[in-house]
Amino acid sequence: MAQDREYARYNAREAEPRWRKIWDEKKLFQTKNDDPRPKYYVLEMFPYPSGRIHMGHVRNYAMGDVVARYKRARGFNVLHPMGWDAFGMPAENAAMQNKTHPAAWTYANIAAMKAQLKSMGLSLDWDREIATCDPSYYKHQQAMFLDFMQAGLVERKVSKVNWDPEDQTVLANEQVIDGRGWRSGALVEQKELTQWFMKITDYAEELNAALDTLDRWPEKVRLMQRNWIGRSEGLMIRWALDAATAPDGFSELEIYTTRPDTLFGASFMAIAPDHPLAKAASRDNPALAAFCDECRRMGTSVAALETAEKKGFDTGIKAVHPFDPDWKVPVFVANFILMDYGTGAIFGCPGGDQRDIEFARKYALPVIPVVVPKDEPARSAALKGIAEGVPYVDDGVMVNSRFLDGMDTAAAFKAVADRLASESMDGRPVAQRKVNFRLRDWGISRQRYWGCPIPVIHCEACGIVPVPKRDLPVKLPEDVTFDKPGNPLEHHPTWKHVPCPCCGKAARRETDTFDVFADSSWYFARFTDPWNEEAPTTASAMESWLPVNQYIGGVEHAILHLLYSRFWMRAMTKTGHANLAEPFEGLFTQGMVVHETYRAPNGEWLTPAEIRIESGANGRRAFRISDNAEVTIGDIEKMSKSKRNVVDPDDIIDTYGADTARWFMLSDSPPERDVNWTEDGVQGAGRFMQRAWRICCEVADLRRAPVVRFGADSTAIRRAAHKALAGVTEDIERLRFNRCVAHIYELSNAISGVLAKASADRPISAEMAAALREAATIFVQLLAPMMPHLAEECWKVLGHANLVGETAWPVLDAALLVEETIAYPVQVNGKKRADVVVSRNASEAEIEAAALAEEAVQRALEGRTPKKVIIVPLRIINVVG
RNA sequence: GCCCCUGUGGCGGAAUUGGUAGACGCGACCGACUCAAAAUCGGUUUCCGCAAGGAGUGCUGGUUCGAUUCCGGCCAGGGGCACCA
Repeated sequence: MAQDREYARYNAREAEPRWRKIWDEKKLFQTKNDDPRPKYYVLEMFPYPSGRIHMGHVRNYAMGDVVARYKRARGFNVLHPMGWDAFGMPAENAAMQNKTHPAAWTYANIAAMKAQLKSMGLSLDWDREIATCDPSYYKHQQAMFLDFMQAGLVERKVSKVNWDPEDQTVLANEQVIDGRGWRSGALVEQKELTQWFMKITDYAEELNAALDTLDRWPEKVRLMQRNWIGRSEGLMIRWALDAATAPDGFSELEIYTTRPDTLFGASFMAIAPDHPLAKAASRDNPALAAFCDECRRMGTSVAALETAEKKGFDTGIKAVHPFDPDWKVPVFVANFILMDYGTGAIFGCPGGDQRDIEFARKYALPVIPVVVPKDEPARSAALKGIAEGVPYVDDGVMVNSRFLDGMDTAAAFKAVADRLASESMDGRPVAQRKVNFRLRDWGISRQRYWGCPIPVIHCEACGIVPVPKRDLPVKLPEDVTFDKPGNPLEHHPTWKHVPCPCCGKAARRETDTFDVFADSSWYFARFTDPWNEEAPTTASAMESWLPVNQYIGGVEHAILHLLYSRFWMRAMTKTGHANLAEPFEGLFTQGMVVHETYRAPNGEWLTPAEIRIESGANGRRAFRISDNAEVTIGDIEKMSKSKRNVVDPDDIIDTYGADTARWFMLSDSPPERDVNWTEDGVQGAGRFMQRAWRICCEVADLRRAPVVRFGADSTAIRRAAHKALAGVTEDIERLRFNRCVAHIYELSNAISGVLAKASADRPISAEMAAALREAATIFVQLLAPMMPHLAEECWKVLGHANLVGETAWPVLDAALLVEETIAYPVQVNGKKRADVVVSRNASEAEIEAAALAEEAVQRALEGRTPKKVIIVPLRIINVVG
């Protein structure tokens, strides 16, 4: 600055560990459950311990940490814990490849990642750390499972699974690629297996309805869950079967429809190949049996399903129209009907459904328009479309529908529902209203080793026997081998052999383990009291901490993890482990970290560390450092190992410091969008760090003197500080970190502008020094949630004895934000022509006069008299003329 | 195919929710300091135009004194679902 003093550069590498040590020693981030202050629970989705953190973690945890530190400064008792989603397949794969034990691999990874997270300077309460693979955690999961069983929330049933015959294992849908196992490459089979299920469908209605209450969730996530749950309102309708054509024992066919209004457009019935009626009809119809078999086989390949054409087979059976005993409709078996939705049977109305019209045209069935738009020309267009194979699927008005003609869709729905409900067949109503869901029960069985054992025992005499709670946890055996395909628990020589807890006879343990989504469905609850050895949760801790006030993570968990957690919370409540339905009050889904890709002349991908960028007026070019070969700069994509466009957080923290990495992550893009990691951007963040440090050093050197009154210039600086304070406060609350950064930059520009103008012959006045000191103090406090280490260093240099991390958020002087004069833009007919400055309390007449007095305004009016003048207070003046 | 979101300078983005479009940052260019470079500091930077001025928020129409913002149609990019009756 003016005084020509040189300030030492801020050395993040030296300072950061020093401040972390002080935070640790002062136990700044340890949270007590009996703290009387209001609580705030901020949580980021815990990581899978893959071994290294990646930039996505840095972004996610930086955001959570800003919230945690800010809320602490606002006087909240903040819970900000961290743990490990530690079960799962990668550990088993590593075991197979490297001959390491999954547990050893996992715990080594946890140690490495914990050290990395610590180097970020996150304000986490590590005393509450949990790992889901630890028996001290999964023991409670097993106990809850037993309670869920007793409460009727668990079921065993046969279901179809993707079976890899070579690896002898069940595959998740996403592990099946083009009909083959992702590891073995073997053709995947559909196999029926008895599996454990959580009855999430018991809560389908509630999980759907409660989405309306989650007003601090992204609309997108709520919509995705709503679609996933797939609630629909319809009618179950029983159709009598023509006795002459129906197999023995079948007198009716019950179908589900959401469009009972289209009943008079019915031209066929379609049933699933697995429908009991189809099976019965197949018995003496080999061709039909063959068709059903073919459909089942088709189902094995996901890819085939997507492109499969609609196929059917006429069973010869006729169904009788519910409103007309003389109207008979053929019953087809069709490959696009799913047995496990509704009743596995439908009536087809080709005029109003894409699939039905394709089917009807293929099998030359009648196509009768029954719903059409009310008015022309849309009506004619719809009729023409139907004739040409394009159904009209929207609401409209009824035609060709006897007593429904002229009604709208909703009225027709109601008329059909009411009439059929009042008619009876064999003593029961012909139809009843029914709400259906797309959501299926949650299959939790996995035939794997590295997961939480499902705590039950199979006894030939007693059946399925829960493991007594005193025998929990059911621990995984340590001596396992991975040299054979299949489930190591199944192969283990002794583990599964146990006496039956009921009768004492030889019995066998369940060898399935939990889906890892179960582990992450309640970890946030465990954090509230991870020390309780007797029970999963402690009522008082649950009561005071939950729900999580702000949950932050990736959108990829929008459906499964978040839906399962919502279900699990309800199940915990039903079994007395909790007392609330919704675990996450606020949810934020952050965007990904993306990076440019680079390709060597031979086509191989290069990492950012291997290349050098040259940029000038004629664009950017990249070269390989090793041999100066020119490198192709490719698209900006999600950081991934395969494209090698990854930047290692360790490297960044080593060169620039954690604060710089955090700052850049927060500064460049709105948090919900993807952020493009660039070397220039990080350097800019690093420059700002030095600039902030210099500002504080310079202000610290200014003389101190008591000041009573501030003049215009010093008030302007104070105003800038309080404006930034107001802006940052509002924007942190709304998680708009990129805007916080902009406010902080503006304040730093204001401060350094004053410092730069000063010189030996124009020294900074005492009053300005005081204003700058106030501004710098606020500046550091605003910085503290984002660049916590630097802020401590600056705080110290400004002369504070305590830590900024334990300092209350600055108090806003709202009076400073009110300016005495208002600069109004003046528009003429909507185009800006001039600016006028008027006193804050000028009357409308005065403002108008000032505006019309402007020469530019008169010129734009070209001699016309203004018709009216619109004055929006504090905003704008528009002269209409 | 259905549903949803997004579209603003060379780039990331901002705009108090209908009121000065381009805050703030990056990059680029010019200048200062330096023997020089780096670092730092100052300035310029939507486009056309010497200027006055004009155009401008994917395209197109509309509502309004006034539209990036609201409404209709289209185009482009991204995401979700996958025959759910």
